[in-house]
Amino acid sequence: MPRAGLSPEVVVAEAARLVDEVGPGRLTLAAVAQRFGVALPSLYKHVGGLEDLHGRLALVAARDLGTALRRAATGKAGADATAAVAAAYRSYALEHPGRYGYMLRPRSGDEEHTRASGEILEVLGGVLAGYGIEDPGTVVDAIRFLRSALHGFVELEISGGFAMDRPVDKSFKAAVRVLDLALRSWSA
Amino acid sequence: MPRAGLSPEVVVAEAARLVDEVGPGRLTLAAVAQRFGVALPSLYKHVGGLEDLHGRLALVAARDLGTALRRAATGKAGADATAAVAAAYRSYALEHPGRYGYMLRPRSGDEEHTRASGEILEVLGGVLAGYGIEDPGTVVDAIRFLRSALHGFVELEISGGFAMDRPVDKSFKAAVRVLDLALRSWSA
DNA sequence: CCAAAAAGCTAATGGAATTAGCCAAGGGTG
DNA sequence: CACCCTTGGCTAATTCCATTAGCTTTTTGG
Repeated sequence: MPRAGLSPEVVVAEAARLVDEVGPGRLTLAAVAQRFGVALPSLYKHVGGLEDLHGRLALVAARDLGTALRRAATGKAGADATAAVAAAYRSYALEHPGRYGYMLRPRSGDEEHTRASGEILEVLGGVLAGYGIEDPGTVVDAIRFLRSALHGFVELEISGGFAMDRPVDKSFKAAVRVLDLALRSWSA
Repeated sequence: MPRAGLSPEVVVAEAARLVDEVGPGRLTLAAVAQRFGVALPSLYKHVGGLEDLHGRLALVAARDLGTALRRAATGKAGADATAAVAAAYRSYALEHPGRYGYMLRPRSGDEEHTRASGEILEVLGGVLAGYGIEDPGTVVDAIRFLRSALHGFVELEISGGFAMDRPVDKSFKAAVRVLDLALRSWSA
C-alpha cells in the first residue's frame, strides 16, 4: 500500500477546502478521509480528532484573515483604509464561509490563535490610528465596534439573513461609509 | 407506564433550555429525552428529528427576540429607542446564547420564521423612522447596518472574542452611542 | 363501553468518532 | 547492502447518536 503523503498541514488544508464547500457543522472526519482515499482512523496520526481539527481550522481562518487584512491596509489611511480592510474582510468570509465559521471557536488555550487574533486587532487598530483615536480605552471600544459590524454583516450575509430586495453590495457600501463617518466623529 | 405529557411546544421549550446550558452544537436528542425521562425515539412523536428541532429553535429565538425588541422600543424614539432596543437585543442573546445561535438557521422555507424575522426588522425600521430615514433603499441599508452591529457584537461577546482588558459594558455603551450618531447623520 | 388515535416503548439499522493494536514502507546507520 | 525502528497506513472493536419500524398502552370521543 503506497502512502498517502498526509501531514497535519495537508489534512487541515483539505478539511478547510471541504468545509468551505459543505458548510460549517457538516464537517466530518469520514468525509475528509474519503477525500484522501484513506481510512478514517488514519487521520488520527495527524490530528487529534474532530475537536482538534476544528481548532486548527479556527487558527487557519484567523491567520489567513489577518494577513488578508494586513495586505489590504498597507499604504492606506482614513476612509481608504477602512474601505479596503472592510472589503478584504468580507471577501475572505464569503470565499471561505466554512472555515470562517470556526474562527471564533479555537481550542481553549490556543496560544497561536490568540496571536493570530491579535494580528487582526492590530490591523484594525492601525486603521483607527489614521483617525486620531488615541485614548487606550477608546481604541478598544472602536476596534470592538468595527469588528462587530464587519463580523455581523458577513455572518448575516453568509447565512442568508439579507433577504430583502436590495443588493447586498449597496448595503455594504453604505455600511462602510457610515463606519468611516462613525470613526471620524468618534472623539466628538 | 404513565405518560410524560410531551408536546411539540414542551419538547422545544426544554431543548431551548438545554441548549442555553450546553451551547449550540452540543444539543442532542438523547439529552433532551433524558431530561424528560423518556426514551429517545419517543421524541419523534412530537418533532421530526434533530434538524427539525433546530429549525424550531430558530423560530423560537426569532419570535422571542422580536417581542423583546418590540417591548423595548414602545414609547421611545431616537437615541432612547436605539439604546433600549440595543440593550434588549444584547440581553436576549446573553441570556439565551444557545437558542440565539440557531436563530439564523431556520428550516428552509419556514414561513413562520420569515414572519418572525420580519417582526424584528420592523422594530428596527421603527427605530429608524425616528431618525427621519425615509428612502426605502436607505432604510434597508440602515436596518442591515444596525442588525449587523448588534448581531456581531453579541456573537463576539458570547464566543469570548472580547478578550482585551476593558469592560464589555463600556464598549457596548460606546457602540450604542456611535450607532445613534451614525443614524442621525445617515442622510448627510 | 368500545374503537381508534395518540403517545409511549423496544428492537434493529446505520453512520460517525474514537481507541487499540497490527503491519508495511522507507530512511538512517552499521 | 542489510537491518532496524520510526512512521503512517490498516482492520477490528466500541460507543454514541439518529432514525425507522412496529408493538402496546393510554386516552378520548362517540
